[in-house]
Amino acid sequence: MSDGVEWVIHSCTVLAALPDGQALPAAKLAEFHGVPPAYLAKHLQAAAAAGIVRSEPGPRGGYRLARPPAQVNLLDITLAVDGDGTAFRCTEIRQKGPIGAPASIYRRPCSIARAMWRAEDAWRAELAATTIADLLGDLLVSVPAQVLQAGAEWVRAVEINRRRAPS
Amino acid sequence: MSDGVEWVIHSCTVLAALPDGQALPAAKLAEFHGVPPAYLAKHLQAAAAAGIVRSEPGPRGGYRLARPPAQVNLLDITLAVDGDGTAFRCTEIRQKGPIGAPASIYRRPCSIARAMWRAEDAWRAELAATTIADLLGDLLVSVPAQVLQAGAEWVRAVEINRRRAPS
DNA sequence: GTCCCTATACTCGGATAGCAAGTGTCCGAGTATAGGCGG
DNA sequence: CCGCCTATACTCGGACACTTGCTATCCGAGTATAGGGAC
Repeated sequence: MSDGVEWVIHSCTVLAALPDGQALPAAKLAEFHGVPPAYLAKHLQAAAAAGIVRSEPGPRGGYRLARPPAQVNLLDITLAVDGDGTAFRCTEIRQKGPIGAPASIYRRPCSIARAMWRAEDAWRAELAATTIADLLGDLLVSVPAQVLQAGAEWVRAVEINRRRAPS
Repeated sequence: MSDGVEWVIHSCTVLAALPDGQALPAAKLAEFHGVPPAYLAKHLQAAAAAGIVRSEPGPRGGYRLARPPAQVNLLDITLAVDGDGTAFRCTEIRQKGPIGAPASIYRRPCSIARAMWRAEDAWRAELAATTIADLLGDLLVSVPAQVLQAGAEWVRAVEINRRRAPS
């Protein structure tokens, strides 16, 4: 699994905690998390293409959540960043080899593929059960108040600098 | 996920269907499935190291299941072939950046990692619920009798050739 | 004083190199067998 | 005829290239703003 998944989830959590109407550029999100700016931007583009975040160009622009935090779950983000293909790919080797039978013989996917996909469905269901709102709620009670306040202050400072004249 | 996972699962199913006491070389398993022999051998080695299959050298040697089919599940095979590491790797980015707090502040893994790992646990549980014996049972009712018989005949022919004098 | 225009700086978006892990392959070490030889 | 020995061929096991996809980066297109000038 790509590291970008973790970064985008963290970024979405930060975006959900922003004051209403505020956007945050990819560069600032990268600075906040201590990750490569250009690479995080690439993954945020994927999230934007999937309709998870909304991007706005120009000064005062940046990224913001496209939907309420309770409407964005971890499955959406994971599929957007890592691709929506299944991890297990059935290559239909039952059709190959000396006694391989043509596809017309079989009415259903082979038992192996069905079992693997069933496991992936369980994984997806568990991911879909957790939303950004849930994560934000957990953070508010598990992270020390001092750290939360420092984060809020940092966001405030970013916004103030953005409002300042470019001179 | 590596293609080798699919190959080894198929191979284990074939090994489970073998007459009692018979072993099958990696080259024959590869021929049966129409996959690269040397590469399948590499993955079978991993399965052998994990105690899923047992290898025997020399003529009349080959691979056989190390345990009864009901005692081998898909999770065992997947972890053996693809590695037992988690797909999601938490890089602890909450400790990085301008307001990153040291690890001593936090008493538990971050909510994001916990959610991702919970999903992986669900995936593992579902995989562990399916055994090679289950797959074999499914095959016996879903695969046409003619194909099953052709497969059994092919295995018989391999064994006969192995008993023949090397001349 | 008010409105408009222009220059600016900042933002995202896609196109471009670098690298690591998976993919695929090969040859050498070890062993049970088959045949030949001696008793 | 029986038992032992040797040569053989077959097996796995680990070490060696190659390719695809992920990692990381940069520069160009587009836009809201800020300031200056004209009315």
